[in-house]
Amino acid sequence: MLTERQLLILKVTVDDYIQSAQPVGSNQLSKKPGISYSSATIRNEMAELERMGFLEKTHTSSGRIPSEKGYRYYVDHLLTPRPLPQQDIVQLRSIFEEKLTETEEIIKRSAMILSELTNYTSILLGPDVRMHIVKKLSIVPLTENAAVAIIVTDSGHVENRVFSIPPGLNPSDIEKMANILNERLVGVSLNNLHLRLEQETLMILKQHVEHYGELFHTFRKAVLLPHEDENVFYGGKLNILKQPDFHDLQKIRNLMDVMEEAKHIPMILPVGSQGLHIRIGSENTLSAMEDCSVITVSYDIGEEQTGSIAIIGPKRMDYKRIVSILDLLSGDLSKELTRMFKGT
Amino acid sequence: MLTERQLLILKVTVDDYIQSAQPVGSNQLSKKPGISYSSATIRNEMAELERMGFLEKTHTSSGRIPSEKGYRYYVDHLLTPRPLPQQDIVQLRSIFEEKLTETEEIIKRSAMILSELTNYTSILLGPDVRMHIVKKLSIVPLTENAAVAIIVTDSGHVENRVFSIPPGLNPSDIEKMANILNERLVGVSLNNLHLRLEQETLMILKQHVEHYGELFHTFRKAVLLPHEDENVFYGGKLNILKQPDFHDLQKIRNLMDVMEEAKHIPMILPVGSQGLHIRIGSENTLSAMEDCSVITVSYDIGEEQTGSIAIIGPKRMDYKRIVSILDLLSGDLSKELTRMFKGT
DNA sequence: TGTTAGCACTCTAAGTACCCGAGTGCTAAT
DNA sequence: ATTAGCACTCGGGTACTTAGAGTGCTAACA
Repeated sequence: MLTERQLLILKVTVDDYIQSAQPVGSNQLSKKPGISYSSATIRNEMAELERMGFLEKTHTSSGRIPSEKGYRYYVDHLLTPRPLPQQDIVQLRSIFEEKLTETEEIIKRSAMILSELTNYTSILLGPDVRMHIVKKLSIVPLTENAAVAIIVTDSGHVENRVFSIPPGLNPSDIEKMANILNERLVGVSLNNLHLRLEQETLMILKQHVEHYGELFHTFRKAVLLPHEDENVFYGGKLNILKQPDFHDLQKIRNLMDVMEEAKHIPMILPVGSQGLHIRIGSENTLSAMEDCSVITVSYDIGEEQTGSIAIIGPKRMDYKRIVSILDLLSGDLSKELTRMFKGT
Repeated sequence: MLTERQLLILKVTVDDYIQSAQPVGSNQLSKKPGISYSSATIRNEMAELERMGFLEKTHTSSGRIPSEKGYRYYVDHLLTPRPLPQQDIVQLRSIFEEKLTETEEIIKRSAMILSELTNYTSILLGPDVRMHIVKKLSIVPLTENAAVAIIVTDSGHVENRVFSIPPGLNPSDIEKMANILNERLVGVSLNNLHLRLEQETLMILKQHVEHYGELFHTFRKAVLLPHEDENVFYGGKLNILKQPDFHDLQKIRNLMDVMEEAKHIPMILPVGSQGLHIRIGSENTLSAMEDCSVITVSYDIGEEQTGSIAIIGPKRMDYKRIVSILDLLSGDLSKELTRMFKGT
């Protein structure tokens, strides 16, 4: 159990280190406003805090820096979110100023503003496209042997894919197929599309369309594989280079690599979870991120769909500020996107 | 005028420096196969080459490195492109192995392979969308007051934009509008779209559609502003971090910043020009790139459309290799994309 | 008994001195 | 014209010193 004084010292130490990036010494601390103990007392307490694992030294006679456990305790118990300065609020709200008509545009813009505001890297995940519902489906022939399939969803998202047409196919067959697909697939979520395709739709096609076999096959292939990375938006990818915490080029490379690699995204942004989460250093599953902290938060669109936001910075991240910013933004985004989506 | 021996020494010096990234000394050079002069002779020649501005020293008693003028001369007169190793050819050709159906996919893949092959950063510009010709145009209503406009071009490219509908509009009006737009705009290039829209199409709309005013306005706005950065593809953005030439974090940041900023793209990739170009160091207009060399090449799709490829590396770039690679790729890309586009 | 002043000790960072080796320019011999 | 030889230069590594900030511990103090 920590005493009041220890709590105070831990908090001030972490705050100071977050701000200065320099190990904090007892002398330095004792001079801070709000601290009325001598450096000797603080030395004793810091030694104790180190014994308990909350602080660390970079070398035997250096000042202290927070350990991961220290950050964790700070984040869990000592974080008093202060209200955001008006200027930050204005900047955040500017996302919605120019009336953007597309979810994607708004998310892109959010990523940008977030990175500007925080000086860290932001990753935003749009709502899961697979939950979207087919509004319209069309097939536009391009040449003798290629056509483009277009799927419009209720959110205004448009998926399109070029696929090849078996040679010598009757153009009217394509039209017939498009009609049947529309009849059968409008109202279905992208998620369930392939199921529906294979079940009822195939049967009906068989009855009405010649050469349905090959046509169906290439179409199905085209529609099924999703553009998976299309839904991830970055802001301030280069902000890592601004952080004094990162100087090792090798590590920076690894980190940036990991962040861009689509396959790692689920590790960074836990897709299912609600609310705000903080992962500190080695709490991150990816070893390239062991020197980073990640704050994630989810937002809602309508009742069912959710997206998520992540801010990636050094462990010595300004947790207070970022939490406030993300709280505000996730609320605003939810409100705005839901409104847009519902079409009011 | 340079003597034979000076040419030889310049060439070997540049080659060696490109390979080793270390200043080249006279002793070192004299031991190279193909060099039969003593180090003293070479010293004299190098001093002469320095006086003429082809070589530089990093400090008074160091070996020589090529100056920009040196690289320029090397590139203009001493570049003997050697045939690519079989392995590289195989890797390049692998771009077309899996039958991708979309131009965009092929270009993306090219960017990736290029960066892997060269260890530099690649930027590929797709064919100018504005030259594409409208194949089909549709409007899909989403809610009471929003619809998505979709334009399919002859190349299979799909542009889509959500736009708002004035409240209380008759849905049949939208359909009418879509029909009229289709009648009038199919066959027009995206380039000329706004002209056509404003000239004839507006008149006809006026005659047939109620509330054409607001509807037309928002639609026009939506269709006109292009997604400009949509057509640029990167490979190996992080490869800069691999180059020993770049260690200054500040410079790296500047450079990466410039490369990603869409507005700088025209400065890097000269859109109009045909064939292969090399820009060395300060020959680049952007000051952030004064330590880089850029090799660009254009490729063709059909008879009219062109795209371009850029490889960005240190001035100490492996010009020989890159030129060979780009020569091969631009040819292949032209062939393949033209084939696809013509639909054979 | 909790707090603090004092002190010896430790370690980093910065500065200085030093040498080694690779390289140069120049001169004189071939 | 070429080259061997030599004095000189300079960067980079190693070793040593010093200043300053910080620590732990002990003993005095309220």
